[in-house]
Amino acid sequence: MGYKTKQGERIFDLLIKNEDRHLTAEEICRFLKEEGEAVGMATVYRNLEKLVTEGKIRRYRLDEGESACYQYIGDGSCHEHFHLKCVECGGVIHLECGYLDELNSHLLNHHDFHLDRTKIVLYGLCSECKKGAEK
Amino acid sequence: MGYKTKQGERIFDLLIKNEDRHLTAEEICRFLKEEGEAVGMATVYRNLEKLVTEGKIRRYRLDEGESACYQYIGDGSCHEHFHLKCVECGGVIHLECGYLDELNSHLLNHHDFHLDRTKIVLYGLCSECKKGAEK
DNA sequence: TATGAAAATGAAAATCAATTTCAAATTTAA
DNA sequence: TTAAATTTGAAATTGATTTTCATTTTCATA
Repeated sequence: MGYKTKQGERIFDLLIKNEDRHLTAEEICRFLKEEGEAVGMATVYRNLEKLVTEGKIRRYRLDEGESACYQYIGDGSCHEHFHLKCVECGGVIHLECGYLDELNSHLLNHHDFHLDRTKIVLYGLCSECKKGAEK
Repeated sequence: MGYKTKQGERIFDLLIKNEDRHLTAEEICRFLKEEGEAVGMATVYRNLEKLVTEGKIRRYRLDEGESACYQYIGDGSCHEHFHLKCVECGGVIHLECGYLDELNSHLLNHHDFHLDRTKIVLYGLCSECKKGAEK
């Protein structure tokens, strides 16, 4: 790896183009093929790994057994982004919420832990499913 | 499944006995075999699944690609338990911290989301690795 | 204290995401 | 150029988990 390759650029471009979504490796592979720019699975995974390491994209897993998701981070400053996943309906809520700062401060001040804000996934019940559960 | 079975009880007992640790399915299988009470892998997984569903144990995955961990929850009241995983050294900090209440309140009041406190894993850098990274 | 239906077991096979292998293709540097 | 280094991708491999299915166990009731 190292500099830039045709395949690496296609993958990164696709992620930028889909900044507002998260894609799995399989989707990336499929989308590129549909665009007539097929890139092999192994190469997709290798490049995603590299982009994650470089901090250009985030990777997170929304649930056990599901494939990892990848998303472009952008300039970062405006992406206080984390995920709430409903264990009932499977829905994912994408949150941009300043409360992350408080959580971050608490962990830093009380537990000397430097939170990586890019891969937070919290599980629970969304309001709909909570209502349903109460019958 | 349904009531209680020899195998199911052995698995649950082992988890209770190891309340202060987290075990993988493979470890559970191995430990039971060492005790001369071998239980098949498939049965271990099936019973773990059942116990998780019943809310008697928690399951969480501490890192991509690693096996899931299982731990007895106990009476729950004293287990405000969550995990900080250092992405650098791989260390896991088990926290019993009342701050969880605040996080919970925030999510409830501002995002109408009912947090499941049993499977929180946050990623970041422990103080040691942070120091190291600053060189 | 049978008997049979329903549930549970476990070895082996299947699944599925992700990684590795390796020969071929491409890129880089001298 | 030309050789060395890097990257690619099809195919094989890995490793956790799930499924299959023939067999065993449990349990209600005859």
